[in-house]
Amino acid sequence: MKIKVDPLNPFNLEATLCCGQAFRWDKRAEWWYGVASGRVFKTRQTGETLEIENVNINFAKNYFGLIDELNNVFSQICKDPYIKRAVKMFSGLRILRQDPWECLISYICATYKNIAAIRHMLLNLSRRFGDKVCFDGLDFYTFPTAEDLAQASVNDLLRCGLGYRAKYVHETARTVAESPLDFARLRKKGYEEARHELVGLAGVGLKAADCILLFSLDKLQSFPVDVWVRRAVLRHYAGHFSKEFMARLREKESLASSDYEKLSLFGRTYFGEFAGYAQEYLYHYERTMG
DNA sequence: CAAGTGCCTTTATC
DNA sequence: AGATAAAGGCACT
Repeated sequence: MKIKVDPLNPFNLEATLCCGQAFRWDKRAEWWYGVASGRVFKTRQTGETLEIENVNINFAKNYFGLIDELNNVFSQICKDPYIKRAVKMFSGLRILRQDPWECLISYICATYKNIAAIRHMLLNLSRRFGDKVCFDGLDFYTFPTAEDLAQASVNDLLRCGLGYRAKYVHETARTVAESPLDFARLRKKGYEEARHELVGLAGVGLKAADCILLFSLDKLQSFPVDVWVRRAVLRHYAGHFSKEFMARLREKESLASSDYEKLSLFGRTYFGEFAGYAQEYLYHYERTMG
């Protein structure tokens, strides 16, 4: 099935799948293969044509964020030459709408890890606790449900390479299996309230919560601050903060939660209702060009 | 090639 | 409150 992409509302499949928001996509020859919300499907882009196979078109449009009007997003977030450069470089990168449960576990696993390692952990979890699905002669695995992971022991999870995260995944899986989080309800709630409900799940701090809100719960104002975004702020947005604060940020290894809030709130107020898009462009630009 | 560094941080403990 | 340390192990240099 083919979807036409409007050049005035661009889409860049490669950047969208490579920017580190989702961890379960693989390129085999021409096609990207992925598993999302229990479906295995493939996709490729040539110019203004996006091809999808084995998936419903409305699901794909929503999943790839094609519902967002990027020209409107750009007009709102392009506040300075630096973000303009990042946007120009990766124009068409979109915020995916991932499955909230998978996103939750993914970002519990993502703490203090690099992207390659995160992919490795999530593949291990899916192989061991998900269901095998064959497609195009290749084997894929659905992401395990809360019930699946609640039944896994901490030792099982350790064998997937989760390290200290194993006990957080174990605990959060049990919590969610016991009284399922109503993600649809969280999606309808405001940013602050939804965030408050996520923080406090085992292994979910402010950063992980902001990622889950942005990548799976339609909170496009969420502005997650990781080491790369922190670097981008230090290099290009220092003028928006006091000298003392910037000096502290430079010398400290880790971010105190009050410091995190300061940076994240800056992003939300400075870039506005689509701050999450700004964050993702800055993040990707800093990682690949910095 | 070995060893060191860094990683989309959170939590426990002062 | 606010600072500090500890926590897998993989990938990259």
